[in-house]
Amino acid sequence: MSASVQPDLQSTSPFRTAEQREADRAAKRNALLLAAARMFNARGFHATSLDDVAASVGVTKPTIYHYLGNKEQVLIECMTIGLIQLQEAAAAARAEPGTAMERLCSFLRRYAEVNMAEFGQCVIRTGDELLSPEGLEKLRSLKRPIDAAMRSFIVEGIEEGSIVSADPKMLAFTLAGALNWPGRWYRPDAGSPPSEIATAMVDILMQGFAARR
Amino acid sequence: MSASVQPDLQSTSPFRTAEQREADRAAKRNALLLAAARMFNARGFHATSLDDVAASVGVTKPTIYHYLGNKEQVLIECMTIGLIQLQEAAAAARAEPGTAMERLCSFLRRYAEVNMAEFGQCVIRTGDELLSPEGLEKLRSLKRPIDAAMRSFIVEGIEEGSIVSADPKMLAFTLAGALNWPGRWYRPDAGSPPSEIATAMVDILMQGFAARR
DNA sequence: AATGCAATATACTCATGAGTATATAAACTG
DNA sequence: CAGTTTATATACTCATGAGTATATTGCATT
Repeated sequence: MSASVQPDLQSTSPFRTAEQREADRAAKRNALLLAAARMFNARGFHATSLDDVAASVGVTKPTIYHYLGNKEQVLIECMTIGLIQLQEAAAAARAEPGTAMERLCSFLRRYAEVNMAEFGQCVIRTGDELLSPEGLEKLRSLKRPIDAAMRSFIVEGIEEGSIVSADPKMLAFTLAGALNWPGRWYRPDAGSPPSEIATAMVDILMQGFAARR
Repeated sequence: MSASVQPDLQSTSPFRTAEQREADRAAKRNALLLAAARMFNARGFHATSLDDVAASVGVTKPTIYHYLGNKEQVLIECMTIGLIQLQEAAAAARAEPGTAMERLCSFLRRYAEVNMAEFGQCVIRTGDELLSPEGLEKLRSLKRPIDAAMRSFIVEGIEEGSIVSADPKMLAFTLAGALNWPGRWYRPDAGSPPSEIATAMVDILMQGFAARR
């Protein structure tokens, strides 16, 4: 994209190009966000001080303000990353071949997995109460298309006959609720990996718990 | 229980018996807890000050300390009420006639309803992070029998053939997750009443979303 | 070399809110 | 009535933690 005549430096050179510095900066920013997400998940937003987040990365608080603005911004940024991952999951599922039902399942599995990852957990664990009206509105506008995607898979599936006919809104609430919840209890070390949990839960939701005769 | 020879006073008498005073005290305590639960749900635990809770009932902070101890105690007390309601739901369902599957459904519906009520919402919205180790342990011991009850309905149902054969733990997680989630978004005014939401969700979970052919 | 901007630290300010010491009034007990 | 307990208020203390003012270093651009 850039037409600047930067020679292809040996990667060991101590002189960095503008791109490298840019990347550097992004890497630091991301490291701060990841550290913050982990601590928010572990202790909760209010119980996490920016001093602690900074210290866990080996810097001090003003550095966070330099890269990210205020505390709410940090949280919003973390949640935004999680929500973008969910949007990507929806887009990927939409592009798949097969029935709407298959696309829905595929989306749901990925949805559950994202909710068990650091940034996804932030999304799940952050209640609306914690955000300013502006922040809330920003995040709502990121959540809306995800919910819309889920409902559109459902509506398509009902039309095509692969999904049971039910109120799409209530069905979406139920599925989302079930697959959000692991974001509340999942811990990276213990038990089955997220992909297994996701698969098992989606199977249950698909089949229902009533035995078929 | 008391053998004291209190005459049966006219209820309009300004002189209260020990029982009446006791009841009085309990009523005040409950009013404080309800006010606290509402504010915790509306703003989150950390964002709620005991000054505000007290003011919302027309008293001041020391009164709360008089009736309830410290802030964590207030929260734990609220959650305990919710958890006892869930335990009662389990006991009631266990006593019902019919198949294990029917008892499970009945339990689940009530479970969902409790989660949409004030004290139940407190249970759902309070993450483990917010509690001291001791508080956490106390609540865990109240939660355990509820989870155990759900699993026992499931296991019975599988044995009797009315419930689909699946990992009971994973099935319980999935059902609980789905029915916990309304505690996060339900607002008493808007939309359908809790009983309708509960019924609709349990139906969906029972049948699954895959159309039967 | 001079100037400016990027990155980071130290060392503050300031508000909030949990928890408490103490006073007081009413109600109950003997 | 005297003494004690209960219920409640006023008016503190004190820690924490968000956010900021300011200094420092060093690279970058001319």
